[in-house]
Amino acid sequence: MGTRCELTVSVAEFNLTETLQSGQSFRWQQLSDHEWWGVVNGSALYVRQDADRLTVRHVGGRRPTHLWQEVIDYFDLALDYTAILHRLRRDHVFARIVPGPATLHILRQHPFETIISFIISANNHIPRIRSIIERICERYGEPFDTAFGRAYSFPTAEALARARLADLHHHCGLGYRDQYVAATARQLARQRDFAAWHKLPSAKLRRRLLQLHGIGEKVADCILLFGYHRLDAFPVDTWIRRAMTELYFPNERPNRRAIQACAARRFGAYAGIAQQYLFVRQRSEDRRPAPNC
DNA sequence: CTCCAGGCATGAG
DNA sequence: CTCATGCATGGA
Repeated sequence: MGTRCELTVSVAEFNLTETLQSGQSFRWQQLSDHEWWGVVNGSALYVRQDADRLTVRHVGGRRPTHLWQEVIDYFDLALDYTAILHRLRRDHVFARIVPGPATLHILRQHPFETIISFIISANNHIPRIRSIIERICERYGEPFDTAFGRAYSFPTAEALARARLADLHHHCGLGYRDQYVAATARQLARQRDFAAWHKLPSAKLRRRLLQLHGIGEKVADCILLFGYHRLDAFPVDTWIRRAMTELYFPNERPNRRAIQACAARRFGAYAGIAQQYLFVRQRSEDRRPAPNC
C-alpha cells in the first residue's frame, strides 16, 4: 500500500525516458528530461528517474493496492534485460548495431487499450495517434482529478462499444478507422472469454486477434508484444523492414515471412526485445541529418 | 502548400 | 496464393 514508492534501478538496466519514447505507449506526458506522468489502468502516476533510483507517486484515480508491485510489473523491472541483451548479441550483426546497455524495456500494458491503440496506429503518425487516443479517453473514459489536472481512464470495451460511429469519425478524428474501432470494441464487449485470452498460446491468440477488424499481422504482433508480453513476437513495420533488409538481406526484397523467420532464428524467444532496439535505432538513424561528405 | 504515417481491407490476376 | 490500390486526418 501507499501512494509513493522508490526502487533502486540503475539507468544501466532501465531508461525510463527511452522506454516511454519508444512508440509502445501513447498516454505518457513528459515533464522534464527524466520526469513523466501518465494514466495506467485507471491510476495517474508520476515517475521520476535519477541515476540509480526510480521514484513513483500515485497522483490520482484508482488507488493501487500494491503500487510497488504494479510498477515492477508495468515497467518489467524483474526481468534481467542485461542478460537478454547478452544473449541477443550472440548475433554479431545485432551486437555491432546495439552496443550499449539495456535501456529499453517492454511495457506490460492493458490488452484492450493496446488493441485499440494499435488499430489507430495503422498508417498514422505517433503524435496524431496520441491525440486521437486522448480524445477517445476524454469522451468515453472515466474522469478523475490528478495533481496535473483532470485526467481520464482508457474506456472499457463496453463503454467504447456504445460509441456512435459519427462521433468516433469526426469528434475523435479517427477518419476511416472509425469502423475498425467500433466493430472491435463491440465484438470484445460481448466476447465473454476476452479476459481469459492471456492464457492462450501465442499462435492461437494471434489468430484470434487477426479475426478482429482493423488488425492485420503487424498490429497483431504489436498487441502480442506490448499487450500480452509475448517477447518472441516480432512486429514488422516500415522501420523494421528497412533495418532488417539493410542488415540481413542486402540487395533483396524480403517479405514479412522471410524477415520473421530470420528474426526467430537469430533472436529466438526474445525477438520482440531485439525488434524494439532495432526500431528505436532505425528511427533515430532516419531523423539524423544526412552526413555531408 | 504538399507529404506521409509503427497498415488494413479489398479486389484483380 | 501474391500484389496493387484507396483510404481520413492532421502534424511536420
